[in-house]
Amino acid sequence: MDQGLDSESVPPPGSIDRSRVLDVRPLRCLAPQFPTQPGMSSASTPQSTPFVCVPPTGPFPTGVRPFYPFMVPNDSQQIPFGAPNQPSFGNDIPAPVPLNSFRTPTPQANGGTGRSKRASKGQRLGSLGMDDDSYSDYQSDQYVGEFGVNSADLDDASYSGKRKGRPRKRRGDNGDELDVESLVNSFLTSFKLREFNDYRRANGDTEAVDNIMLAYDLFRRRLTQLEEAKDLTSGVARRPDLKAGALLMTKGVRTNNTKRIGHVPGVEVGDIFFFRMELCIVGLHFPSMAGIDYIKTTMNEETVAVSIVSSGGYDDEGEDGDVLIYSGHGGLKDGRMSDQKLERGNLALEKSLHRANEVRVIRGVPEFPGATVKIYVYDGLYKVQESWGEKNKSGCNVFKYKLVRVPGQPEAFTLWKSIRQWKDGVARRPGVVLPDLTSGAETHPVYLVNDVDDEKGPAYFTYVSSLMYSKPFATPKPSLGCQCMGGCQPGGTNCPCNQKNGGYLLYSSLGVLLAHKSLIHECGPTCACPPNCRNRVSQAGLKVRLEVFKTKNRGWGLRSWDAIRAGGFICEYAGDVIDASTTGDFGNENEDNYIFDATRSYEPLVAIQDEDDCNGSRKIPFPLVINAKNNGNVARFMNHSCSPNVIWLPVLRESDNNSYIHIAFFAIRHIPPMQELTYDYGRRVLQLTTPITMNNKFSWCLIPLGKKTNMYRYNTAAR
DNA sequence: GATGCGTCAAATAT
DNA sequence: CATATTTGACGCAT
Repeated sequence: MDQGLDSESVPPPGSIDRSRVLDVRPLRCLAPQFPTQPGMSSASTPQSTPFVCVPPTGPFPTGVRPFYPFMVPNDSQQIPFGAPNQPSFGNDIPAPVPLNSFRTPTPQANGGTGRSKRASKGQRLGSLGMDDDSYSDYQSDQYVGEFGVNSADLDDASYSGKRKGRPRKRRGDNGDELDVESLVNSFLTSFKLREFNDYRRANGDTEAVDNIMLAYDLFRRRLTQLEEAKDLTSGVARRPDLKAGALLMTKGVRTNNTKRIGHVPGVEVGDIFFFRMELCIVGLHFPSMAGIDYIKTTMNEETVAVSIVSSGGYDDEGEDGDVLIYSGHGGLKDGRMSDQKLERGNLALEKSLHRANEVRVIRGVPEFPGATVKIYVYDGLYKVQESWGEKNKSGCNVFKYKLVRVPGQPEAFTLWKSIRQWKDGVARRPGVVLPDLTSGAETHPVYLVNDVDDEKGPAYFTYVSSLMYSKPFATPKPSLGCQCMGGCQPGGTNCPCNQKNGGYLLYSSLGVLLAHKSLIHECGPTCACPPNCRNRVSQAGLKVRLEVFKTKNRGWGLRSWDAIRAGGFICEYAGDVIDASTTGDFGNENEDNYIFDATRSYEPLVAIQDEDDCNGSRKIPFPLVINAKNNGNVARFMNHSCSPNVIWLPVLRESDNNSYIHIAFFAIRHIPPMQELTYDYGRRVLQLTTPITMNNKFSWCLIPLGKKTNMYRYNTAAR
């Protein structure tokens, strides 16, 4: 397991600075292991792409594209989004233009802007009677910029021109507006979102979609946090979801902003969304409220539907998961029913029936039974097969459309239905080896599942739900706990725990991490607050139903039956705390497989830069090493990924003169059910930018040091 | 025809 | 639970 990577996978000699190459050990095969969703094709997984290891701050060998997913590089080296090293875009990226010049499409001959027209799987045109060229022209040319300016030079007024004529109603203070305005500006700057160029705004890819989603979510959570703190008493129902979306849209932070028929690049079947605004900013479904989105065909001014959201507002239904009976919209006014009219979306769906074009379907499902919160699941492409009119209960005409799912797409909504049945006990989860791996140690049972081979389970270990300390961890700055008898509150500025977290409560009411810090201070034994305090998220046990499952090619892995919101807490890393100073190299490799070493170089994901975070103290060494070989929890099964959906953060729990440090895992994006949970084991490697997939899905990559991986070797089951 | 402005419908999240 | 909320289409005026 220790033969060098150098001989076979390193790019041409001389192209990298060997002195900067870190210790890289190969995985079983040199290709990274990417998690694949069940049923998803893994065809885009790179097979044998060479890797080179580079420090995060460079220098970067030729052909290597550095990319900071919302992370500010340590040095001052500026790497604008899409500028120097982007092979697929070249150097002729059109300059951005203000949003209001996007209003009306101006189809015209392509003047040879030199942009590559990448074929998109979303452009299914035949059924519309347009040929590819005319459609491409329509798509690209309406965004040809008139100004040769960089977006960074545009002041905000240029982007918010639309607002000038009709200033938004806002009750109360103007200071509020200014705060948010400067907040969004600093946010955009530190996240380099001002460089989000026009091409990417019009044509998304996985990276763009991921980034936009992350930006939206972090910004929304930050707004939530600030509003909560500011406005503790009034409790006025604000809408941070709408506000965050509106602000980002105004600033041009969006992608796929051209409506299209078919798939939207960068959005996969099965992807989940928690807010309608999210559908909007990634280009999946534009209207912020309406359920039917449609476009006008250039040929003859007809409209066709491009996407629908089925939210259950009307009584939509379907015979099975691949059929949807969708009600037309309208006919509802001030609580009064009237006949629906064949106009707008209804008309568009009717036309889509005749033209048989693909319609994206987004299913709104309640987060749990009876929940008011809906999760929007992208269920892929459907075609309208039938339409008819019906009288509803009030005796008014309602349009009905029968949509049938285009075959051959990955499972999405049907998977939700299956999971629902497993939970309800209506159906049995196939392949269950053990109904509860934890023997009751957690709040929810954790299934052990193998539907791949005969292996009966991982090597024996004792399930523990937290850390086993032999001695407390001494902090340099001992501090006292809080006195928040009723639990820490968002606006509690006197709360010492809040103060340590930068003045805010770090968790939302749902237990979602609101900002990313290098270190989370949670309440601990010496705090007066109750165990259900909002600032004790990592102590409250599992929030989601997890299962440990046998992967196809890397041992056991971890995934969730529940959807997990970005920022949601998953679990901590439990095990025996071992003394890093005495163990040296942590014993043999067998042990290493379950070692979590927090002392390794670690670059946290930094959201909005707080004062305490930008003073260069981001790299805090954490002298914590955990061995989960003998004692451990679900976290020991989490595999590494180069495009992880989970990160770990150190959590300090206050106690008298000592503090206990724990490792907590949080989702960094919305994670659909049954998608493997993975995090970055902590070694930074940049992948050479050989274009592998059309949407350049894996443009950077991290692979582990070789320690603490549970992916490659398994003893036969001892039970 | 192109542009600008006001009105309207849609359904949600708190 | 009531309701403030946003986007884009549409219609009309210039």
